[in-house]
Amino acid sequence: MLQRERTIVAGALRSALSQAFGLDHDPVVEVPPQRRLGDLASPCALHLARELRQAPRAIATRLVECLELPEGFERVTVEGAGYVNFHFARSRFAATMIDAVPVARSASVDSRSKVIVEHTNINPNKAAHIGHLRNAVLGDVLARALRQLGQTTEVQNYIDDTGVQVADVVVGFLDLRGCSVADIEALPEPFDYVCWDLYSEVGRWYEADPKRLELRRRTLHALEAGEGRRAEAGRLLARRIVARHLATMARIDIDYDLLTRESEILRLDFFVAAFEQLKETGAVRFEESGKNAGCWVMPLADSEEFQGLEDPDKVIVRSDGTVTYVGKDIAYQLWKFGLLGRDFEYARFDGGPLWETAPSEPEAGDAGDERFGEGSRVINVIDARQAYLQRIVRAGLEALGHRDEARDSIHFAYEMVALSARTAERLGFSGDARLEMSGRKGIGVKADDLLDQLETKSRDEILERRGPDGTDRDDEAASEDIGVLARQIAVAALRFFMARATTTRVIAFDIDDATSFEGESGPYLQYSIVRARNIRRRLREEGLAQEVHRSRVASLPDGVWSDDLWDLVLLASQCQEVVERAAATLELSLIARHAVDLAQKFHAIYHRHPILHEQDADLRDARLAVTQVFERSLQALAQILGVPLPARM
RNA sequence: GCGCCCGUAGCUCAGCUGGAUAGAGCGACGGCCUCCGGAGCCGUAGGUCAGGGGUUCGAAUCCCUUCGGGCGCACCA
Repeated sequence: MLQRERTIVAGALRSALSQAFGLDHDPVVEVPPQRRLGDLASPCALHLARELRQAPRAIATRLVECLELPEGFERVTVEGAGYVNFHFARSRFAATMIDAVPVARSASVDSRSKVIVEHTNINPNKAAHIGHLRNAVLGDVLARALRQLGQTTEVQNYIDDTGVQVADVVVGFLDLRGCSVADIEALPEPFDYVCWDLYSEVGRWYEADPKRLELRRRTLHALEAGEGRRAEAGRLLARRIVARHLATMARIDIDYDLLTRESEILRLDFFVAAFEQLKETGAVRFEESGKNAGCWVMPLADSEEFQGLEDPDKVIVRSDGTVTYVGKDIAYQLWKFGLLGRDFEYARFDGGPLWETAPSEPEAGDAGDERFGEGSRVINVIDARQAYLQRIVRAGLEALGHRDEARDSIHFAYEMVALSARTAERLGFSGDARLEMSGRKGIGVKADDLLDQLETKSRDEILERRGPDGTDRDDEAASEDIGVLARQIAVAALRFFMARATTTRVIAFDIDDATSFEGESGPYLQYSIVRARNIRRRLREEGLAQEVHRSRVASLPDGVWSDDLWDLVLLASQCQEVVERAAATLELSLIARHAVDLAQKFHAIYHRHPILHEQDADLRDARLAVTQVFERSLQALAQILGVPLPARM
């Protein structure tokens, strides 16, 4: 909403600048820190003071004289050091907010293009931990934001089912424990927890006798070839673990459009196609000698961003003929853009709505009209430690002459999640400093454990508020399923915790902090909405109108909008630009922060300005209007954040 | 050695393309439920924005530098 007004103000200022000083200047328009100062402001007089050799306030005053007050504004003032501040005609602007869609299709979105978001990508060999949750929440919130902005978006979850990590657990089952494939199949849930322990056990087993690493190598080959008992065990393992990961993510309302499997990339020779292209364009060369003798390498020395590397060449094909991860990833990235000239075959995963890449089977059903890949922009949500590899993938596209696609290959990098000293110590790990999680060492907090803990705590809090028998003040609330509500609160707490952190910062995961339901938290957002809804319910019960109409708001005297009420209206009008900026800069914490700002303002207003007991009809309707605007705005942001909003708490 | 990220209140962190008095949450202390639900609100205390230079009318923000901390720089993913 506010973007339009910003443009209008900028236009008015520009023509005033032209008229008063004969300048062609593009003025900055911002929101002043306090509402009494105004609603939109420009520091352009400060910027131009040097050029015009005049005092900023004098410039500002002159500007205001020449300024034609734009429609919808009540006055313009000069404030502070020389700011030109615009004040809305409040009732009029508030009325436009009543029916406004808080976050609508963005003008900058091309409806024909598709963005591919890849996230989660957990190695299918053990349970998901909280680090994976950060990845999945960021990816999911990004996808939701893009879709809210009208962008066609496809979410892919890459399954590395032929890598070392899977191989290690296969070795654990077959060699360390002497299991058969049938034994693995018969293991009870939680299968991913079993593998969690086994994986770290295998690590120690290798260390005890390094000759055992030969088993890993042999298993890796079997996985890549897709044949034999080891491959069969690997397929079963990956399939069971993926099912568990999907179940974990479903608990926090995260889903996908497509699972892409590395085994299919190998089976369909995607790399062979990519390799042909790389050789043709000279992007890779064969090393006859040196430390990389016998390998195909991609030279990076010419590229600006790879200066200063010890070894300016990246191995793509090893001397034994196998392909490195980067090689496979370049092929996969080409496919995402529709540049490979090959496609997967598709089937439903476990007969559900989710698609996976798979050998087509007669009964499995093919994708029909479903078309995957062929994105115009690809956003890979991968932690910051892999920045180097992501840059090489991009350089690969560049070397193949796909400049646009290289530019549109975006690495959404975020920092890792470590354990806080306090939490690490409580879990029995040595914790003198922040502790990095490690699947190999078995250090970490499992995602499902954290979710269980959050749900238990939610349930306790609900029961505490409702009394020991779980009944509320009335029958409707008593019949509510406390389990459902507890889950909603847990989801809100977790998702908000992950979404509010700036991506460039390492999260020091603290269990107390993460399970807090007070202050800046998901439940705090939920509670604010519950309060807004309660007001309207109470109005209904009292036989009063629970909504105020736009035309009524427009006719209110401007004096009813005290600065604190007005602040919330103005904040609500910024939802669209906040979400657009978040999506453009991949700084999704902006959305979470904005949601908290809104909720904080509303909670404060709630205590200061009663609605039900207000006798003055104008005041009551203004407050009701603010409540409506708040509700709509926070609902829109909560939808993007994936924070569910319960009817009661 | 080269590159990226971080250093703001006791703790965890915001601070938008340089701008108005550096803000939240947690913790501490003190208040507020005969009044729309206290998962809330109001107030108090707490800051050499790591240090030092520079650019500017103006720097937490931009540049240089020093010091701390984290992460990368594989024929592993």
